[in-house]
Amino acid sequence: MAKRGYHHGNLRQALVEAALGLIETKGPTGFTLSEAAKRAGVTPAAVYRHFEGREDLIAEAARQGFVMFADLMQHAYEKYQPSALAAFEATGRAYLAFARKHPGHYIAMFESGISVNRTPELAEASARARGILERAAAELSQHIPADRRPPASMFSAHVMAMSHGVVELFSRGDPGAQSPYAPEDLLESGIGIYLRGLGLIDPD
Amino acid sequence: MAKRGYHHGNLRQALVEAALGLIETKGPTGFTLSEAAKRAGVTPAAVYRHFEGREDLIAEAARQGFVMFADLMQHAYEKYQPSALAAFEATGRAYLAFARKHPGHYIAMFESGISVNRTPELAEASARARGILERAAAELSQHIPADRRPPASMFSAHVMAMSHGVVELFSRGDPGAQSPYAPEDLLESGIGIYLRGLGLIDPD
DNA sequence: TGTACATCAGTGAACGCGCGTTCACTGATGTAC
DNA sequence: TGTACATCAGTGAACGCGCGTTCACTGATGTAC
Repeated sequence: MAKRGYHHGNLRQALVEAALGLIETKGPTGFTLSEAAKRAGVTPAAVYRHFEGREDLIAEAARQGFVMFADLMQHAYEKYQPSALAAFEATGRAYLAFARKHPGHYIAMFESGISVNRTPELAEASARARGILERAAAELSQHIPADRRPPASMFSAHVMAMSHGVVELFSRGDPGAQSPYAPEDLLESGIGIYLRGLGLIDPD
Repeated sequence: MAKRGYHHGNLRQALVEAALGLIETKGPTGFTLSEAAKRAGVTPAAVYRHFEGREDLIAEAARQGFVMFADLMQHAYEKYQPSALAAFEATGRAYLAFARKHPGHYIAMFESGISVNRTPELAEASARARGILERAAAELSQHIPADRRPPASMFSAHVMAMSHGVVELFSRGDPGAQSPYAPEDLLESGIGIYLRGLGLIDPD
């Protein structure tokens, strides 16, 4: 995988990683194709051998993010089966862990402004990630009496919203805008209260 | 307020409004000082009579946003007093209404990447907005038995997170990433379930 | 009311910059014989 | 094993562009007398 002289070896992936590094440190705006190329030790023009242009490069970074994201949530979900509740909570924790561990990917996915429908591959990866959360929610909602059970997609939308909100408002750089709580605690307690509201956790 | 020949009359505010329009239609990245100037019918250099530069202009747009935001929430809050519950819920609805009605301001406030501590005025406006939500939360939390009462700031952080998440994920352009629910319904039901989890609403 | 003058909000030209993208090219790689 | 050759990943120069910012200036406004 090392560069071997004139030909790079794996420039495509090197460019994606350079882009992720830039996005992570400088925000979605700070990323430029030219600087990503420079970081990969290559002329800007070389990028066009592997991507259609700047946007296409970001889209690939986002796609890889969604793939990892889905894998991570899936893994967390399976690990805590067959307890629907434990599996669901693990999936939620995996969400935040991903955002924390892979901020470049997370930003490319949710803050770069690229549409999830930009390419079929990106759309598919994103749909898969969403599907996993929705499945976990659907399974868990079986434990709610049918007459007061909200649709699983609404259920999972609530959880996604709170997770994303915690990431954006409390897990990001901007100091001073922070709360005194660790994002993990904030999310865990928030989801806990929410699940209690659904009657899925005892009011201890 | 109309432009009267050589001198503009109220260029400062015209620039803020031009900036907001640009941010709204083109996203935080799409905004440029030069185009805002052009929209206001003025040379880019004229901007420097009123702002230190590009960032300073965005900061002022954000500041005005926080002021409106705080006013709106305060008004909603007062209107539904003395019922702590109704006042709190109204405040939450005001959050979403603001994001919907003033997307340019919202983006300048939360997505433009400027730090809330960039200027004292901005920090103050932001703190005031946050304070109102926190006060509503504190008041409402009086109705929770002391031994299971979460800190009011955690409480309000949860609500802010869910509100912001709903705005970002479900109330924005990107079609295909949308859920089948109206953002308003999503937020209202989500907060409802959350409040039930706190024992503030009867499990009807 | 009329005039002289200070103020200062705007102009317009210029700057250096880095951007994304294109193009004809070059030279390393790997394959066919 | 050695040579001829096709492939194609990279180069490097060039482009036009719009950006944010600066500067000396100009001319409209409003005030003092």
